[in-house]
Amino acid sequence: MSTETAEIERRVVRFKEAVRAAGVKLTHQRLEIFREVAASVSHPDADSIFREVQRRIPTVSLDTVYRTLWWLNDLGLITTLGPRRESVRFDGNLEPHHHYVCVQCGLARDFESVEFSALPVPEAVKRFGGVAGTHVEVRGTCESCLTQARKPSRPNPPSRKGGKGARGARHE
Amino acid sequence: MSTETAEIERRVVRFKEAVRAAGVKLTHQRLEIFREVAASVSHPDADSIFREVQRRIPTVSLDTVYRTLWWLNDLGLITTLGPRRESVRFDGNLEPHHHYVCVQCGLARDFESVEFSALPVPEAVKRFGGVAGTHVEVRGTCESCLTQARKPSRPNPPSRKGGKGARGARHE
DNA sequence: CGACCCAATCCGAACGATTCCTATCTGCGT
DNA sequence: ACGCAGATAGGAATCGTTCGGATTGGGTCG
Repeated sequence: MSTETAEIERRVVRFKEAVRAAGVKLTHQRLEIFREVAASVSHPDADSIFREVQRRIPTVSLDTVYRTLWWLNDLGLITTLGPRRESVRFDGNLEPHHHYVCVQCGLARDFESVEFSALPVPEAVKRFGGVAGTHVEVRGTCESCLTQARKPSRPNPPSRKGGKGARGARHE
Repeated sequence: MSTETAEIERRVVRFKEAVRAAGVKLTHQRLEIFREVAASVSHPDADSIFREVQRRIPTVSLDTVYRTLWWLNDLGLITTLGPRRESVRFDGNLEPHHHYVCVQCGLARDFESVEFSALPVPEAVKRFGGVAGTHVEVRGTCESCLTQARKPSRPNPPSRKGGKGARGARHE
């Protein structure tokens, strides 16, 4: 299943403009990778995109797909479903509740809200299948990260993985 | 930061009852692992739990932590933050929208809802930090999986990883 | 109370997803 | 057309997670 052609082209145009505006190179692989995401309605993972793009550019590397996807994400041209992957996290709170998640460091906190929990699911959604529950995720930047961002030089280590030193504060 | 002692004990009691009711073994490591999750408010990952439990049971293996966490999850005594992890998935739709996600196969679909998008964030949440946006995830079992579950013998392959054969339908 | 059985544990190896390293290539400004 | 900063390919390395096999220990029955 895919997005309508007109919408795809609209997205591609916006993409080209953004690339030009950002003053970065427009390569064949970047365009094809973007087109693949823009055309899909299924929220594919990197490997699915890789295999599709590979049909048109047999030599693309999986690494390029990953690099390009995150690059597109940073440019604000696509987003991810859920946060940047880290490890699975567990929750001992069985009461109905929702989450606040810091997009910088990954901190997560519960909160309750009768309004949120009582949300009526739109009719259109029921056509997709059965509904078991609704979960609201509020995204933002936590106090700690905001403070960090203000005072020293750099914004804050995005709690990703790699960095050799800077083992600092994992999401507490 | 941790949950109040009274609440923790309440959870531990419920845990022990559930274990007895399920007729499975109650081991030292299972209790400690559960206690760790129940006591934490930070939604820790498996490794954090492992390191904490290790301070009390030096020989626990990471494997046991994982096995026990999923077991607790299956028993309904804890939950996970977000769905069972697979790979990161990308989204080319930049309009404000929400998601329907099938808990069986991982299928994901967009939907729009002015009500959902206009949700006022509770005051209490703002104390955690800045708010960038609100995203609603409706979970359920999609039509396809419901159909599968009805007709043949088995329910449906949970699209996890392992299985050698059954390469069947990835989330389309 | 002790033996037994099967499930649970341990631990190292295997795996899948993602990222890193680096030699090579290419878009694009001049 | 030329050159170079930045991009790519591809294989090796990493990280989180799971598997396989041997061992241990709950819980039950005698």
